[in-house]
Amino acid sequence: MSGWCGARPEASKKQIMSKAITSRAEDYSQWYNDLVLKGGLADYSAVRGCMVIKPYGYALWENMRDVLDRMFKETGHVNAYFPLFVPKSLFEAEEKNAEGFAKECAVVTHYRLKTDPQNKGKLIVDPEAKLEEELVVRPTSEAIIWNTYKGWIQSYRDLPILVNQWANVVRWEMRTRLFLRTAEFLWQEGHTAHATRDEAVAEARQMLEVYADFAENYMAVPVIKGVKSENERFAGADDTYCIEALMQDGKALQAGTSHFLGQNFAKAFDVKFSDRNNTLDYVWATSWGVTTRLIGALVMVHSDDDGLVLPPRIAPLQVVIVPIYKGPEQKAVIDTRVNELVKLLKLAGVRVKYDDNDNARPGWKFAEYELQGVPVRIAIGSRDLENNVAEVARRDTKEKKSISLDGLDKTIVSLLAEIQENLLRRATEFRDKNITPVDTWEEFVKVLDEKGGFIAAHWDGTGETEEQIKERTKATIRCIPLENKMEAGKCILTGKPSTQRVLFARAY
RNA sequence: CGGGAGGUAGUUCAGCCCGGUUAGAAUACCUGGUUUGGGACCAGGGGGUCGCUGGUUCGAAUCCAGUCCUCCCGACCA
Repeated sequence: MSGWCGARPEASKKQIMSKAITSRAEDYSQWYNDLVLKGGLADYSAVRGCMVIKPYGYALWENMRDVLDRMFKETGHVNAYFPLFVPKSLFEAEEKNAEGFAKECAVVTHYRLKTDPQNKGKLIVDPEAKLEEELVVRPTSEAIIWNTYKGWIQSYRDLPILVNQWANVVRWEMRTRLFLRTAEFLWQEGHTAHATRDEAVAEARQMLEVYADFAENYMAVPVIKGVKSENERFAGADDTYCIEALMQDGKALQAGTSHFLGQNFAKAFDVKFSDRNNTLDYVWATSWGVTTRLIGALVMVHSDDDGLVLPPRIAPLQVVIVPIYKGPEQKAVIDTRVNELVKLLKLAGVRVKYDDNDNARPGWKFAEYELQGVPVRIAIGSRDLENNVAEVARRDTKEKKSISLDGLDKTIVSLLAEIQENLLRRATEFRDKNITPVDTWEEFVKVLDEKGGFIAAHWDGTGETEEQIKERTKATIRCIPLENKMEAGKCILTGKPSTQRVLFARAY
């Protein structure tokens, strides 16, 4: 158990959290980077735009992955794995999809290196080893998967296919940002095939619900479910559903997407099936995914200037116990008492660590675990034992209380639940305070610049207007909320009639 | 690809404008001791091709040219 938390003994607190949360972009970036780097989640990689996920960060991802994986299986999906390399001819089959991703593809052109005759000890790409057909490193897997599905589907009896894969993908973005936009990232991508349009739409909507459920009930990140405007739609989709979250600096973040792909990929890869009446039709498709970006969202929604704040349900470590003692005799007494507590907590399914490392002093440990966002800290000293209590500190409010050792395991379990709830409540209040309805262009610009957050405004429904608003203000339509209230209004830019408000924001 | 900032000890940085002892600080690391309820203290110690290449100079971390890399902002995007 020791070591996996990625403690960094070299970092002093001042060195770490020099910047406070602020809406000023550069400071907020610094704050975010500090949290991710010093909180022990990730490092910058030697490879441009890629990240190294440290053990602590990976444990967090694993927890998120486990929960999601269970949810996918509960909704009837199975896992599979498809190749990393996509032959260019397959990749280009679905035109819109190919076009959309073309600008950011890493491409394998050769299969061999050789020693450089001009430069001893160095290697060059062997020009003799050029591939006949280039291989695209998958930016997403629709192409290779639909090429495979073609061989799997003949009859309605073969449908639906409900497959998910956990994988890495590569998108050569111009500008990268740890977790939020890295050249390589980890994700899951679900790819389903259906006999009817309705069934596929229902699948896409269902998975959106799964994502929203996960975001809110596990990550404690409130999200708005919606559908993307045509401009923001996934390349190759007929409809893109999304969940949108709000960060503490007032910028929005797309936290997950679920696409109704219509018959676009089936047509591109010629995937037809015979229905009950023996008529041939193209298969209906969906795809849906969430990525390691969720970790970035988690950081930016909950954390504070003392470090990460992780919701208990996915925190790699939920409880840390720090002994306070003078000499081995006191330590031995504390050990006995703590070991009982640890056993009970583990029985209750709590991820707990007893940090009795004698090399670090209590104060150092307190600060370190706060930096890592561990939801609950228990300190037990001889003084406490005399009174049959322990000092329990919660990360979300920084509140400290002496609590009886009798039944402490049960107290902790309910405290964890309370912290989980509190984080969601806090984030939801913040989010709701930052959804501002506006009716005029002047107001729109003002709110965007001074307050940020989501702006609920009328829009005439055209791509041109959306484009213009984006050019002038950098704000995009994050989504048209599902179950939106219909109301007549006028587009904030053009004054043309509109039937509902949509959510604008500046976004990551 | 455009704009900005930067690359000096494991880390964060000072020194550079105005060239000149053995290149500094904090922190981290090692040894010994005292400590342990919020990032301990004392004493001692180790650690650097100052991003790289070239130039100017008696002398370059410092000036000049080139080059590579990183971060931030913008365009692109999950």
